[in-house]
Amino acid sequence: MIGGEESTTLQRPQDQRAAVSRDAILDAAERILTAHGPGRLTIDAIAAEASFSKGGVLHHFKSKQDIMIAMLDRVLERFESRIQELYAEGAGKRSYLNAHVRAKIERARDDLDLPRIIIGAAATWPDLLKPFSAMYESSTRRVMEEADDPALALVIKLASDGLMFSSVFGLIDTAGPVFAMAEKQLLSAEP
Amino acid sequence: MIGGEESTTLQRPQDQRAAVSRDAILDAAERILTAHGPGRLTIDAIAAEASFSKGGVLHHFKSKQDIMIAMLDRVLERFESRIQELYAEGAGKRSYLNAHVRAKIERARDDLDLPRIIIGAAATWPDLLKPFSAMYESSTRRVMEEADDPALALVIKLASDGLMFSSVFGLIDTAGPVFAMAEKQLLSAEP
DNA sequence: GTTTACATACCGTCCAGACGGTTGGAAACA
DNA sequence: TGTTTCCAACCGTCTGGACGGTATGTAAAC
Repeated sequence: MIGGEESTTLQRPQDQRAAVSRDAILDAAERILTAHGPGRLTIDAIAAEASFSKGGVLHHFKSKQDIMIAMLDRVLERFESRIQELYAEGAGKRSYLNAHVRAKIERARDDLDLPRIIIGAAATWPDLLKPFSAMYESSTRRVMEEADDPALALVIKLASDGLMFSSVFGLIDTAGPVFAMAEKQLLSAEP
Repeated sequence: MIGGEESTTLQRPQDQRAAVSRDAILDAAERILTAHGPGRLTIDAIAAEASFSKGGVLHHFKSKQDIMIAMLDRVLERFESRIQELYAEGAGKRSYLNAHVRAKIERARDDLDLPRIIIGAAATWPDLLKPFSAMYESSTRRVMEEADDPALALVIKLASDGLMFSSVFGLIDTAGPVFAMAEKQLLSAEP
């Protein structure tokens, strides 16, 4: 996690209500970010999108940067749990690398939220990504450790990153043949 | 090229002077962008960095978007000519893919200008990247056409993209062993 | 004398964050 | 159970500063 305090088994009803509000605000921020980019992600816009007042938003998050941190946190958690889901789904037959690549391709084609938020964060406060790199490194390590051919596994993982970023930047057509070929190749590889 | 008018063999001395000034301004903008990110790339900052007044900057570029376009133009040109250089250097023995990957690794390790400017543009005006995708597509096509194994060539190219972007976002240590392994693997591949 | 390459001054807008409210409901108490 | 207390969860406004862009001036070059 990036933000410090949080989630010590919330029981009180007001805590639950606050959690719902926080989530609604983050949802709104995510919608704005993916639809219009970081340039139009303002507190006012988030408040309007979430049907809150600006004061309400700033009650739950003490600054805009705080919102970004929470977004990063949430999106990372979602991504990792999706990998776990796909990994479990494979029932021992699917490698962690494969689950990872699969999740990343999903992101590239359907859910650009993760990379978009990463880019938004990087564009505004590059430092926000520093803690993120730990997760990147550990997943890279795991992918390489589990493979018979670590170097090839690394290449596959890097290629999935490339595919994802190319998608976010609109450099590759996610519905085209090149994307399909890349997908097939990356998913069939078992190094 | 992205920006329309330009470079019809400049002869007049004032044109030359203007070209020098334009370059100085773009240099300054690049420095700010790579050092502090798009969030702090303002016309005032560019002017200060280039030792110009704001009016002076806006005399050469009619808007901030104009500056971004010119930056993209210049950086792309640099990147492509570097590929050509490496390709020629290989003297028929080196594939276009290899030259491409080599140039991209250089960018990832030493010159983060290209990807940083791409990200800056994407963060501010995503549309700026649309023309850029044409170049991406054509290089991808060429890489695949020249290879015996197009799918593998595609993976290699994507991996070089992944390596580059991971570097910009600070996700991977460009001086570490993982980067070195990726580099070795990508450069030795001849699909 | 006209164009070019700047500088200076200024305007309007946008936006982050501060601040002073108000209200509903949980909890402590009777 | 009813009453009181009190605080979290909001709302609406304001401000100071940053920022993009314009308008005007000026000196030199041509």
